[in-house]
Amino acid sequence: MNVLSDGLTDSQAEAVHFINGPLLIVAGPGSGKTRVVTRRIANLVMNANVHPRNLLAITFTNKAAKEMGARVEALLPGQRIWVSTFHRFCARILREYGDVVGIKSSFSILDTSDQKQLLRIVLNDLDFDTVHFSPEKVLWRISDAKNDLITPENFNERFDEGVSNHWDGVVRKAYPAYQKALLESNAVDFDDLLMHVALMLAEQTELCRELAQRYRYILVDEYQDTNSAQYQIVAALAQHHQNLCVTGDPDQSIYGWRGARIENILRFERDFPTAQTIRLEQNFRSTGLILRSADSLIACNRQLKAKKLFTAQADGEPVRLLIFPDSRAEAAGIAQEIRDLVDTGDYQWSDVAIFYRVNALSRQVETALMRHRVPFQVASGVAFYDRAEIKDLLAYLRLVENPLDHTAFLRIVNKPLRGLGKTSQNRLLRWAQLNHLTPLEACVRASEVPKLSKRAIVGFRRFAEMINGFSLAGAGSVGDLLVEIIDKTYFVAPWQGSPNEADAEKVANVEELVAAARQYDEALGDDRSLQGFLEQTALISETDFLENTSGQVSLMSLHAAKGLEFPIVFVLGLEEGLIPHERSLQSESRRELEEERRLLFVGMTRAEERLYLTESRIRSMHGRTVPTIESPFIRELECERIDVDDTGEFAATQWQQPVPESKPTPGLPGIPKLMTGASLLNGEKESVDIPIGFRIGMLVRHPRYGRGTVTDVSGYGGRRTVTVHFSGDDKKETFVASKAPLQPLGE
DNA sequence: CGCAATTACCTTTTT
DNA sequence: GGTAATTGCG
Repeated sequence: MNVLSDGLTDSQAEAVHFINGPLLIVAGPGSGKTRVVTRRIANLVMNANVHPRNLLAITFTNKAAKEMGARVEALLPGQRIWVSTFHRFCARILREYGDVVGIKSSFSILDTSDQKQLLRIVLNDLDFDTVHFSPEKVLWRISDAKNDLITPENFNERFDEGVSNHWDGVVRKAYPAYQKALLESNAVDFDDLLMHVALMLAEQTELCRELAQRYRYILVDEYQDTNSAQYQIVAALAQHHQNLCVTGDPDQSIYGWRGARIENILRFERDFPTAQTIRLEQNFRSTGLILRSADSLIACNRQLKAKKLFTAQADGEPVRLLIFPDSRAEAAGIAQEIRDLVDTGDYQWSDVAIFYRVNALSRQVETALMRHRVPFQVASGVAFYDRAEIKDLLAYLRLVENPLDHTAFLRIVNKPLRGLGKTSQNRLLRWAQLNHLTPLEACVRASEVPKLSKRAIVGFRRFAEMINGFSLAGAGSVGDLLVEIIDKTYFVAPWQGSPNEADAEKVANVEELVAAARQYDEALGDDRSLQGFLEQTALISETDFLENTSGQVSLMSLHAAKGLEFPIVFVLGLEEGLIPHERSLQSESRRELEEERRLLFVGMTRAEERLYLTESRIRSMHGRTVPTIESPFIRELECERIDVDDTGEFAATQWQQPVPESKPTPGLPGIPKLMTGASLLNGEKESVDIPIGFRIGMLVRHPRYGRGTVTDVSGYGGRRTVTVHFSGDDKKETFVASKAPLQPLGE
């Protein structure tokens, strides 16, 4: 053996020295997976003579990619190993071979708000009212289809065969039109990056073979989170050489809502019959009690790939469940506890992390931390690249790079204000479409556009001249180009010297973007390109900004927490409706509830030494304060229950043993009992004027009559009545809201 | 015809 | 408590 095996367990060492053929590494939390993977890469290069350029390592997040890249480089100084995310990898392939599927290498990557904007136009063109069919929901369905590699044509076929539903009717028309609009703009959305590449590899066998030649050893991390498109990409490449190593943990699959297929990891051995499986079950991260508690929780899921977690570490501190009277006390209590822990001198700020299910929950904690003078960083909120002024500037760059980009054009043609309003824009674009011109070409010839005002003609012309005058070659670097754009458009002028704090922030953001561009210029040197910078900004996520060196407490969503570890972890809001999220309760399947359980499992197993779960007796959601119900997951784990009173003192503590295999949801299967109109009202004693959540058009469910739509609502409080039309047997029934077991289903 | 303030809407998780 | 479409005004 050699230095690569130092300090490894037998199974870890086995994985490190595995070379050819398919390999599945089932790695529990804290089992040293990254260490194994990086050493395996080093082993391939050092001992198996694999050239680094023949290696392809894929992770899910940029952060993971960066981390893995850095650790590989530490083992292989001077060697360049390309660790990339799926999306980045696909972007690169598309730049190179996109013409095969009709995409030019200068393509733009649209973010979610651009997608919405584009789809809104498409829906309007199709005469769908965007009130009833919101772009978000349509987009969500399109995204689902793309993740499953269902093309617009396939979608149509399915629609013809299957039972029709009015949403699919809309999507059936909108999807092809949206896709056409994307191609006309020479743009792709996030899902397209994957779908185009997957289809390309399936159709172009020669190209697939060529790429498989280049990427002779493939490694995919977090395999349990791959969706169908990602699966197809990997499978297509690996079929040629079978040198595929995947790592993952079915218990940490938390992206089902994004189309991830947990089955992909479960069926690996069937897909690759010669596959070897190595399990990493020893946990080196958490103390005994933390691991035991997390394990008893996850044991309540129906598991297919059983995995035993164990640790050699001492039991340590118990998992603590802190119960607060309200969410303010919860936030303050967390802040105080962090202060106390740090004051003992055993910990520093950066040892602490706070996780929550929804980003909206961070706000109260942030205020409490500020009040207690606890330094912190948040991996969420308004993402930097989501800010309007940043997007606008990036749209300028996009339009320079890709003149076909309609979305970018629309975004900036009148920003800063040039007196080019909607009507003028529509006239111009309509004419451009008729004459098969790009928006910019149409601007140049604005005088030919019918009915345009003199002012508009001049405005469009000036705009086109300005944009056409911009180029990376002319400016020299991305940073310089950005500065040129800012100067020529007087971009920050409206905010400069304003006493308004928000305005000052905008100016600061612009400066930060310039700094980011300069940094990019520096890093890439002569390899810098506009598309390179744009790609980086499009595919970056907020988690990537987390600094692990600085002395700050980290706040993030449970999803963002995956792959990280902290000595001290707080998970807040252990309440029904939050963890598990109410959305997972509404669906009848157990699948989503299990995913919620895995999410909590992921959060808990981030903790090394101390783990706190918190809940609040009351919480205000959507502007209304309601009593909470403890998360059903709580009784599935072992913890010390601590009631905290108003003064922040620990009032009562009691030890709690897990109740094995609790029912998925109390009451009727799949129906959260306390969500019925009756109990909503009854639970809320006295206050009769609380508007109950029934609205016309709302979908509801009645245990006897089934699903229906609310057609009428009248009366208030205890006398509020709801009329429901049941589609099943085409009947109308009127109920007293406070008595009927009606369950709202949404809309 | 274009702009700015007001209203109505929604609100999971992320590449 | 935030954003986007809609309305009213210049």
